[in-house]
Amino acid sequence: MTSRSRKPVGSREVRPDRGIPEATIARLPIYLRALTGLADRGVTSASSEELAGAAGVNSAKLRKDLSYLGTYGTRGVGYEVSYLRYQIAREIGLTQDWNVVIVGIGNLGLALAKYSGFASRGFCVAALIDTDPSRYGEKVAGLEITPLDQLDRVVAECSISIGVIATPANNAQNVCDRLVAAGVSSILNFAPIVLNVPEGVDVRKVDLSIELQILAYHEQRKANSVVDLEAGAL
Amino acid sequence: MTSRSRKPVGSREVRPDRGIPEATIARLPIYLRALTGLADRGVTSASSEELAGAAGVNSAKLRKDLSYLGTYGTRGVGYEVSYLRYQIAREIGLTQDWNVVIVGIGNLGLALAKYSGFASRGFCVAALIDTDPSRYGEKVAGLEITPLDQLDRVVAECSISIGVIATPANNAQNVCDRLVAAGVSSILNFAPIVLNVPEGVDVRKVDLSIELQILAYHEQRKANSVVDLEAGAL
DNA sequence: ACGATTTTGTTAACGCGTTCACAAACTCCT
DNA sequence: AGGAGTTTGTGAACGCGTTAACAAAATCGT
Ligand SMILES: NC(=O)c1ccc[n+]([C@@H]2O[C@H](COP(=O)([O-])OP(=O)(O)OC[C@H]3O[C@@H](n4cnc5c(N)ncnc54)[C@H](O)[C@@H]3O)[C@@H](O)[C@H]2O)c1
Ligand SMILES: NC(=O)c1ccc[n+]([C@@H]2O[C@H](COP(=O)([O-])OP(=O)(O)OC[C@H]3O[C@@H](n4cnc5c(N)ncnc54)[C@H](O)[C@@H]3O)[C@@H](O)[C@H]2O)c1
Repeated sequence: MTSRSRKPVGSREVRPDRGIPEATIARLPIYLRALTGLADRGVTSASSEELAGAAGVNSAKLRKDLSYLGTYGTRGVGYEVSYLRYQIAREIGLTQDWNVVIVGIGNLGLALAKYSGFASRGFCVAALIDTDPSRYGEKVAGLEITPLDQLDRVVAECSISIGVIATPANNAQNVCDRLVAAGVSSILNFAPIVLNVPEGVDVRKVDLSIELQILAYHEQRKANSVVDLEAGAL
Repeated sequence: MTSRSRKPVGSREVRPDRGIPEATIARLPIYLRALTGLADRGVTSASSEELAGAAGVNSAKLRKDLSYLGTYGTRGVGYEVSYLRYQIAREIGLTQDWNVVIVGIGNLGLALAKYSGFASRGFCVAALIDTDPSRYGEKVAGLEITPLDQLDRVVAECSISIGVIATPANNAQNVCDRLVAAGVSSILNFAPIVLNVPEGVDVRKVDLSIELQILAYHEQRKANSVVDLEAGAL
């Protein structure tokens, strides 16, 4: 598998790294998970077809995606699970752990804080922030809830680069501004608003109402097409 | 072959409704939210530029998106907020309320069950399902937690067409199968696995670890480019 | 040693989504 | 009424992502 055609690692040549499409990036974590699943079941090698099946995509897309990273497979054989897994993890940046701060420890923030699944995927919840004085000092999953005005200190001390916003929508922009001011440059936003951030800061939003509304649209169409069929049958 | 050739039209393709691109569908809820925000602030009319600003997209895209629904604006004037809002809501299927069942009332399921924001966006959490006998009958937000084996009855009685899966990953496919068997045809999945569903069933997944990993990738690239710059400056 | 078989890596075609740019349609002012 | 100004709706160009298809490279059997 590790034939002689390695990579010109270290050399500052035409960076193969430069142009990984965003759509591919978004699928790499899925491949990573599929590979982890295979590894857990003792599988050591897999073809693009098998991997694609486990990831829920077609094999042409999977191969194309992997080709942006390098040539980590062996023709006629497939991919070595653990090797490919490492390469993808490295590409995503999961050879290090990332520290995360959660701001807003209400219903949702609490669930996130208690969730054990982040740690195994390279993320460490390092701080919990709220503005409700009655909650200061309360311990959740071994971490104390800390006042918002200590955000700067906490972000610096824990080397936090990722922030999660789980406050009500009306505070979210303010919280976002403070996160950015504290040095956070990646934000995962659960509040249902459009955040404004300066250049260089990445925002991803998770909006559950939107997901439900998209489902509702298709649900309605399904219902209508049934009506159409019945009407057409008359 | 693009030129004037409209569509393969085929049988009876008169419906303007038929061909709304998926990407547009995914943005309609954002426009809806922006319109609601404007309406709340007493704004009765808005240009595509204003609306686009509130929605975080550019105005050309917004106009194109709206053009798939119909011609609801007035040239030289803009869009009437309440009228457009109604038209979008109708298109998405929000003139009716949709009943939702949440399966798996743990950390996350609990947060979802308690969330008050769904009701105002056309969704009614109508049932809570778990398999932990010690939780049966427990009330959350006015609803009793119900055993999984009553899923069929509950789905039928409450006319539920949307299911939310918030169980551990190892049970999620089983839960999914049971939801489908019970008649649910739209599923929002929080478990980190790829669900297999029959034709006609829509699945959307919300995967927080993936979101964080995408952020981590960009974070790493930002860090690397700083290193590159410093190295280049020598 | 070599042809048959498998499966990757990649090129080229295709399709979808975004953006540009402008005629058409409206309001307002004189 | 008519001209100036505004803003929509949309055709066309463009770019990105997906898919199909196949040559290249590996293994296997004889
Ligand atoms: N709970 C859900 O399932 C759910 C679903 C979809 C979206 N959301 C969104 O997620 C966000 C949180 O929802 P929730 O149900 O957890 O709300 P919540 O009201 O239960 O919790 C909000 C928490 O944020 C804290 N807070 C308020 N202002 C703050 C500030 N400026 N800085 C730090 N903390 C602050 C509050 O003290 C509270 O603890 C909301 O924007 C909501 O719309 C939640
Ligand atoms: N909590 C989070 O913030 C978070 C974040 C990302 C992903 N997730 C995913 O969401 C899912 C739920 O996470 P959680 O933290 O709430 O887990 P949890 O363990 O707190 O809750 C799971 C609940 O599901 C119930 N359950 C188990 N099997 C069931 C079945 N067959 N039918 C019905 N109910 C069943 C359990 O009794 C429990 O109440 C998991 O798949 C997790 O990976 C959670």
